[in-house]
Amino acid sequence: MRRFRGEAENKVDAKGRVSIPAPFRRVLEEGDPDWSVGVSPNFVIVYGRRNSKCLEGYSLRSINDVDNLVSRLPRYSKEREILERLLNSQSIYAQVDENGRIVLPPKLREKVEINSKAMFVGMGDKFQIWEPNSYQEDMLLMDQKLSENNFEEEIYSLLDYKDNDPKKL
Amino acid sequence: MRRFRGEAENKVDAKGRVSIPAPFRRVLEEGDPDWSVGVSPNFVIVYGRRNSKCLEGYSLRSINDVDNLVSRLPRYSKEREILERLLNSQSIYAQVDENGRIVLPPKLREKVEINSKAMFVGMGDKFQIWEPNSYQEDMLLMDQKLSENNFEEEIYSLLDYKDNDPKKL
DNA sequence: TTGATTTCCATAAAATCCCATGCTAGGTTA
DNA sequence: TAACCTAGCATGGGATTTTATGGAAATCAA
Repeated sequence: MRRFRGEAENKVDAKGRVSIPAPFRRVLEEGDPDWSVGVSPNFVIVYGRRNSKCLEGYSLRSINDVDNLVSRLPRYSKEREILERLLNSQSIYAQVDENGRIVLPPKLREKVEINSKAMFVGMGDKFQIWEPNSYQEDMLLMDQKLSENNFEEEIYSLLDYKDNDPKKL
Repeated sequence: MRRFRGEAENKVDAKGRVSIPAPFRRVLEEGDPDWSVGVSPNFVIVYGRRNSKCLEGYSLRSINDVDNLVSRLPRYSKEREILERLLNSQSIYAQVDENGRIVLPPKLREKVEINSKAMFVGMGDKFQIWEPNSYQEDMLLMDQKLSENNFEEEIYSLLDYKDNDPKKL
């Protein structure tokens, strides 16, 4: 299955319309069970992330994976209800139109301070939508962290599994 | 499984098109589950490597291995999101055309300062794309390091595993 | 009815496809 | 063995399609 890869900065017009990068559309199409050629795929935008100023787009298939994880928590448990708030309450269905665009509702735009431009960032099974400057800041922060000590090596070393067992975080 | 071996310097034209060395194409074909004779293989170019002025090409199979390792880290963990940034956000799908070429988008060319020539360098399960002069510099640096003390011997000695146990780095 | 939203059409730039050429290495044939 | 053939390769140029984006018309909602 194809993954969300790459970055793209697109314009947001006065009506809140913005193009979804074409490669992302291909992934959304693959990830929508009801999609077929000539139809526009549906997907989900989550705006509940707290510690980062971005929206997150999920194909129907991947949001389903996440929802299934939540469903495994005990019904009515505090934890489950919080997760449902963050992932379900704070999210909307979106539909790509025939020009490859979506409309970002004002509420979502305000949430992440998007005005006239939006940066789309592929993250594998989801993608993020940032105000371009916020994204740049966030990248700088990450760069700094990575240069400190041996953080970069440490990060990559997380991929060195021994005995097929992931390192504990 | 065939590996990326050897070096080749090819021209980059005004449109950013450049031929993938034929032996590399064979490896990419083997590494694309959907490939068959007459079809052009897909693969992935990662441009997120910090501290090195090169792009990295992975067959679908090898990038998939990497992605699977990342997917085993906890969803939404800081570590996973950093790795997704480095490996997914900073990468693109590329498709070899029927003449054996790909298009290097301007952003990637700028990143590694590639202008009219590109050097392809086999690295086993991936290959690198360099601006030829940068590559030469990098090689010189490596040569210097290797001639200091007994660095070359030391390096090769890392291959002496005892009891199937890699030496500690 | 008036503001907001959705649908439809238009366009320029960019990405992709298609065809053509010169070259080289291998193999084939006289 | 020498001349020839052929297939694959690296590269160039033009035609075509897709993308991103702007604006107008149509529909909806308060």
